[in-house]
Amino acid sequence: MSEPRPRLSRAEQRRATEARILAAAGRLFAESGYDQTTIRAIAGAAEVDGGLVMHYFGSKEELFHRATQAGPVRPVGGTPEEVAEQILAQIADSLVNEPIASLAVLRSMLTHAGASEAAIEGAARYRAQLSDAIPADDADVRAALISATLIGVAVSRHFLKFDVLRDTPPEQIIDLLRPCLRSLTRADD
Amino acid sequence: MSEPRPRLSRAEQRRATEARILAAAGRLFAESGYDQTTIRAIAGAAEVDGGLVMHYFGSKEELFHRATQAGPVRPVGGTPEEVAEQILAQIADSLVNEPIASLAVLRSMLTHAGASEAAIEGAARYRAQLSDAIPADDADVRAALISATLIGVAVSRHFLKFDVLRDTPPEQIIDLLRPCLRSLTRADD
DNA sequence: AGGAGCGGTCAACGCCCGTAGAATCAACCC
DNA sequence: GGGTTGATTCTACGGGCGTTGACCGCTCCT
Repeated sequence: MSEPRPRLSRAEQRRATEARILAAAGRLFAESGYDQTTIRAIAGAAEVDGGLVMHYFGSKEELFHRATQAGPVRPVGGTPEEVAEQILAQIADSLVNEPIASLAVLRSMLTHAGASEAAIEGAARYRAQLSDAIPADDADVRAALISATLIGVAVSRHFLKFDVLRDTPPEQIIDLLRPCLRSLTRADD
Repeated sequence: MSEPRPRLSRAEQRRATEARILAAAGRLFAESGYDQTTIRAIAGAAEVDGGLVMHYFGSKEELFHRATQAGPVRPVGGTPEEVAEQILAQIADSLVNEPIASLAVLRSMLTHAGASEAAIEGAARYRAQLSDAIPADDADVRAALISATLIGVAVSRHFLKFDVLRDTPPEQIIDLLRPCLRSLTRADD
C-alpha cells in the first residue's frame, strides 16, 4: 500500500504553490489595494502559511511587484482616424476582459509608493506613445486628455460603481466615445 | 501688569481649535488619504494632542465625515450647448481652485468604506442630474461618460502627475474638451 | 472668592501588521 | 538508507495605529 511516486515533484510543487500565491495576491491587491491586503489574507487564500509567502518573495513589496508586472502596451499608429479606432478597440478590450494587474496597480497607487511610481511611469509611457501618433502642436495635451478619459472610465466602472458602464454593450460606449477620440486625435481643419 | 481679559473667550478658543483641526484634517486627508493619515499627524499639524481630536470628534471616521462634507453640486440645464458650456466651466473652475473636500474623498475612497460610499453617492447624484439635462435615449450612458471624463482629468492631474494638465492654461484644455462634451450632450442629428 | 466645568495633555491599552527564526517533515541525492 | 536540502508551519517580536481615561489648569458663573 505504499505510494512510490509523489503526485508532484518538489520543483513542480514549488512552482504550483508560488503560482497560487501570485494569483491570490493579484486578485486581492486588485480587490482591496496594497495596504488593506495583508500577507496573512493572501496566504489564507492560497492555503499556505504567511511565513511561506515571506520566504518565497522576501517582502510584501516584492510580492506586489511580482504580482503586478504586466505585458508591454500595444503600440498605436497610422492616420488620426486609425489611431482613434485603435484606442477605441483597447477600451472595448478592457471593458470585456479586465486586466487584473492594471487594476491592482490602479487601486494601490494611492496607498503604496511603489504602485504610485509604476502607475505614473506606465501612464507617462502610454501618453508619450500616444503623443507621437498625434499630428498636432498640442499633441501632449491631447494625449493626456485621452489617457485621462481611459482612466476615468476604468475608475468609474470599478471604483465608483457606474453600473451603466458595466451593463451597456461595449459597442454602444465605443460609439459614444468615437467623436471624442476623433476630435482629440485630429487637429481642427 | 495683570491681563484682565483673555484674548479669546473659551467658546472662541474652542471654535478656533476645532476649525484648525478640521482644516488640517481636510488637507492631510486630501494629501495622503484616509488610511495613511493618522490622528496623531492631524493633531500635530493642528498643534494639539491626539486625545483632543478624539474628544471633539469621537472617532477618526466622524472626523473624516465632518472634514469632507462639501456644498451641493451646482445644477446644470438648458440647451445641450449650454449644458456643455456649464460643464466646461466647472472643469475650468476645478482646474484653478482645487476642491479639497472632493480630493480628500477621491483619495480616500479606495481605502475607506465611508469615503467610498460618499464618492459613489456623490457621483451618482451628479450623473443623475446630468442625465436629466441631456435629451437622448441613452442619456444615462452619456452622463456616465461625461462624469468619467471629469474624474479622469482629476485623477490624472493629482494622482498620476500629468504635469501637462497642470501647466496648460485652462482655456486650452477646455477648448480641446469642447467637442467631446458637445458630442456627448447632444444626440447625433 | 470659590467651586464647577471645560479645554487640553499624557500615558497606556489592545489590536493588527510585516517580518524573522526555530522547528517539522517529506523528497532528493549518493 | 542515511544525510541533506528544501517546502512548509509555528511562535514570537517590535512597531504603529485608534482609542481610552485619568489628570491638570484656566475660565466662567454665582
